[in-house]
Amino acid sequence: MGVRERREKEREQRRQDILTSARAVFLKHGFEQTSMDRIAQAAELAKGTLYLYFKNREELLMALIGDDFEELLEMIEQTVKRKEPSDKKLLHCTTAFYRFSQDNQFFYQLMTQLHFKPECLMNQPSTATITQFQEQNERLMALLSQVLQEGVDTKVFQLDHPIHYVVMQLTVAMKGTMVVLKNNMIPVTLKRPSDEKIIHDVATLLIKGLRRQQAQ
Amino acid sequence: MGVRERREKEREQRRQDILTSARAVFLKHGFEQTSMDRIAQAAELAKGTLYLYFKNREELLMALIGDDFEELLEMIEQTVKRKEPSDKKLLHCTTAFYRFSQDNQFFYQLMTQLHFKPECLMNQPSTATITQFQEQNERLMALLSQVLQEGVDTKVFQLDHPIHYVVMQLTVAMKGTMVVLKNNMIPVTLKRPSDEKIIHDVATLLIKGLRRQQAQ
DNA sequence: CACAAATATGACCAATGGTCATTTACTATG
DNA sequence: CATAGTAAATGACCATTGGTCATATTTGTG
Repeated sequence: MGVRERREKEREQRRQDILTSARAVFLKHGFEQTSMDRIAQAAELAKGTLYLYFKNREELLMALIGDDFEELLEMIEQTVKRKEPSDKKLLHCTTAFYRFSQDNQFFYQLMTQLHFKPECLMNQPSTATITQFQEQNERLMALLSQVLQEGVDTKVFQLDHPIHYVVMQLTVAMKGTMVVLKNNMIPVTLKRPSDEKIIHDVATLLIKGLRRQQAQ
Repeated sequence: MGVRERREKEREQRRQDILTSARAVFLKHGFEQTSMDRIAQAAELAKGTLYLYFKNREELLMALIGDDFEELLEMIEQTVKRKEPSDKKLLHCTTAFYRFSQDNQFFYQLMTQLHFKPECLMNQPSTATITQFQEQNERLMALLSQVLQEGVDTKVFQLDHPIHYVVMQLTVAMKGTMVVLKNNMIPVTLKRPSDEKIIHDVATLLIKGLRRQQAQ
């Protein structure tokens, strides 16, 4: 059945084409101005067609993130491999994440805009896209866990909770920090330092909290 | 000119009535389901009328938050007044904030949904609502600054940055944490502890980072 | 009463995410 | 080649949204 096979390939190709077009639209017009219709237009397809390849907008966005997430993971992997004190390593992971987000603005925006509604994670039989995203997320968590474990082993860190829980704490706090800054969710009258500096300092503060305290 | 005066009062009254109605709608139908039209309906007014009292949806939401924010501020003031070590005080402020948000769900939701677009803070001559909100925010920051200052004075904390900057760090991180948790912006496959516990622990971690380290 | 100013109205607009009956392109079979 | 059947694409259509504005109503004043 060479036909079925070819069909599948073509289908996958179309999917990729749509993603490519979507990416271009995002880069050109920003998150706010990117409607499904616009994406369809850019892909030279009808809007309805998009829904043959993606369940809804959210899934399209998620799929769009996939490749970038992969790239990010590789960067973090590099960072983790380096020979450095664990606390520095952790900080570097954070800044790597931020830098990457800066360089890939639409990734950043999507990342901070995606909301995982219960339906998205529970109800459905979990599409490939969602599965992929979750897997990538788990890999990220695993990498961070590794750094923390090293830190504990080398007596740099002393954790009050299981490693996985601490990873979650860090992730939530850092991602939250980014979201708040990026979306101006705090009214700052006075001018503030760059987002990068703030994020760096918040990460430093958190990491300081992980550090082994000298016996008093 | 008793007329002008009365007119103003009536106008203010209408505004309040609208807010009351809006609040009811929010409580009954949740954030997602509360459109301007619905609010208008609840207030027994036409949609257009709302725009005579509020510049746009955002301002209405902000105004809605005002009273609650006031209440929260009083709670935090109480907390700050207590005689306690500064670190505990700070932690209590955080949990107070979270608890309050829980008890006033729509406040919470609005709080975490409001985005301060540049136009909102810069362009306009800053409506009374925005001013109020900013003032309240500054009071909150001032209270936290006070706690930090106490902590520094009593040698509980040792800050690496100016107090105001640290306050911002804490605020951004904690608010971010709440936003991420509330909006499920992190895909958690495994079940996690309650949001309250996570928030408590993140706060603890941050505060630990502020604590004076024993000279090694 | 007549005029003017403040208020209120709701039809209307442009966008948006999403649907679905219909059409089009392609392929296996007689 | 013709025909039936299937997969893919379409775009008109829908409901909903925030927001506008010409028109109508109410109110106060001379």
